[in-house]
Amino acid sequence: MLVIFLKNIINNEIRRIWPKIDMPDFFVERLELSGYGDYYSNVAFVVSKELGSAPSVVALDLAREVQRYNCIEKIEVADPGFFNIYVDEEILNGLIPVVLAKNVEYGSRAMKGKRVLIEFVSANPTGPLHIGHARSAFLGDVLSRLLKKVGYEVSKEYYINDFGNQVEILANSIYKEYCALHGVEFSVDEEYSGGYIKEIAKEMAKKEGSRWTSCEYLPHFIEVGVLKNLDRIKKDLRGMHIEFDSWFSESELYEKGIVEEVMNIYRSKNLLYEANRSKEGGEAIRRDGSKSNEFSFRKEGGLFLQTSKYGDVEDRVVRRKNGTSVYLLADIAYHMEKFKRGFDSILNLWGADHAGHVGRLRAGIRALGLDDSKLEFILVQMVKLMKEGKDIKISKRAGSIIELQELVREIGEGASRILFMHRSPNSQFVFDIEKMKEGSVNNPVCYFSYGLKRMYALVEKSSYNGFFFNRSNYRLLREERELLKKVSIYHSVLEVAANLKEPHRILFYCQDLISAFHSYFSRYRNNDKILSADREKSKIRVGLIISLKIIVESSLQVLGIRV
RNA sequence: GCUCUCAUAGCUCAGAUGGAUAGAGCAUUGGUUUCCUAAACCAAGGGUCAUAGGUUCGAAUCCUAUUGAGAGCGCCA
Repeated sequence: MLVIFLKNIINNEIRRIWPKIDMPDFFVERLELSGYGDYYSNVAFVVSKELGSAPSVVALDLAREVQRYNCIEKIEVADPGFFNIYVDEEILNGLIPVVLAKNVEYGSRAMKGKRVLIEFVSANPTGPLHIGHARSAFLGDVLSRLLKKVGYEVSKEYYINDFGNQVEILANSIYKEYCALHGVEFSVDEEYSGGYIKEIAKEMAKKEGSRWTSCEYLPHFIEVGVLKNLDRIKKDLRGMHIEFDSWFSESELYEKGIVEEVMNIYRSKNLLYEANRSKEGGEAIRRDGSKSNEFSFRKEGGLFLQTSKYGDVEDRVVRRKNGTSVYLLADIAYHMEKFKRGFDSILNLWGADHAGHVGRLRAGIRALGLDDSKLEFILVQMVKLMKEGKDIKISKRAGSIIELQELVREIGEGASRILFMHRSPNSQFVFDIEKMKEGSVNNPVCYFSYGLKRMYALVEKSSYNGFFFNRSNYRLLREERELLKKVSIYHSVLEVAANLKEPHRILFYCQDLISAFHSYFSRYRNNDKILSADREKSKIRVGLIISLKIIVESSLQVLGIRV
């Protein structure tokens, strides 16, 4: 807020002094205790490029004018053109009543009238959520909260892959166990193993007897298997306070004819051709272990879409020779459906292992004549699991998964959120299970809640009556100035985090704020008490502490952390 | 072979838009509590920002090359 205010002042003066230049894109940011002032701007560097004169000259010219504002104590210009702003104390004090008035709504922006669809998790309904899904789950949830906070209308969606090979493997895996329970042998090529498969089989055997051992079982087992896993996923998510607005089923895309609609559009645009191999693909060099080599026997030719015309590296098959559709086609249909619903922005949180899929989906969307700039992908890097220094592989087939719910139960939801929100989405993540357990002893949530507890204690002890006035002769302490400066950048922190889709910035900010408070508290608790008989002093200080409390609570709300 | 992501303290990680002395937590060492209670604070040590060039007033950040790590290069979803 204050930062924006300062920016506006500088903007005004630039327009007055150099009316002819284009409004430059500069920033104002808070400075740590450094002897260089309260805020710093790069404005002189940017403007000097525009004017062709030296930054220090520009800075001095600008400083002379900006200095005249009451809220500016002084401007210092340092070589080669740093523009250092010292603000008047009144302006910092003035933040307190604003924060108090807005309470936890502080930092929220008015609705922008923009609708965002965010799709995340979307784990296949072939097993429970595991640690590999955690990052996408928490990131998506927090991002939704953040986008809402800064004024977007947000819809959260989960895409259910309830069609095709994977769910057939699921059904067969359950069926195998089901048959075994009735003493019938049934063998499968690929299967999922794990307790949950046996449980579903057991339940079906109990409820439905042996009637499926000798008839067409597949559709029924797919249906039940998907349903059971989905129930479980929904329950786990709810347990972590992650709620979705909609659940979109892949098989409905077929049932409702949306896939066919896409095919018709392509057909009418003459973008399809029958072939054994992609025209552009040629003989791509693949590494030996490439799955493309491994599965080359499955390439039998079919109907290709000319995605290479729309930015993809090669054309892609969309319908196999046997007439069945490929996953990509359904995904294009799904995204066309998203576009139809009229969102201004369509966000997809995908695992980095789907990175290769982005280009062809984009191409497919462009081929439909849709504006793919509305489509944004956030690729979440994989989590590398370690235990006692050794790698662990997550595999549903081998049944070696660590359930997400297990983690949350073990260390708590708040700590889990912090764990996954404590790094930027595109950093690789080494997750050591032993260390995680150590971490639970030293739980960062405690740091937050203890900070809040101290704030509450102070407020309760004071005779704060909900009434605040900022006229006062009290001079802020250095620490109090710094705290208020931190308060002043809350809006920018939210804005940057939202723009870059990097909510971890809020966590770091919040942690920094609390740490500064703890430091302040410890320093003055014994001598020169924070609360004293000096009513004016106490009043300002209580106001400051309530402001901090509000910002911490607001940040935690965005992060979905309950303390 | 090609594409994407990444490499910062002993460990786990922050450092958007190039800015002043590169930060935090954990770990290590030492210190601090007559309740606004220490789940905290203070202090110290710890760095060739992977390497080598380049761009410029100025680079952890941008460009090029090299090395190393992860992911992808399926008519699986």
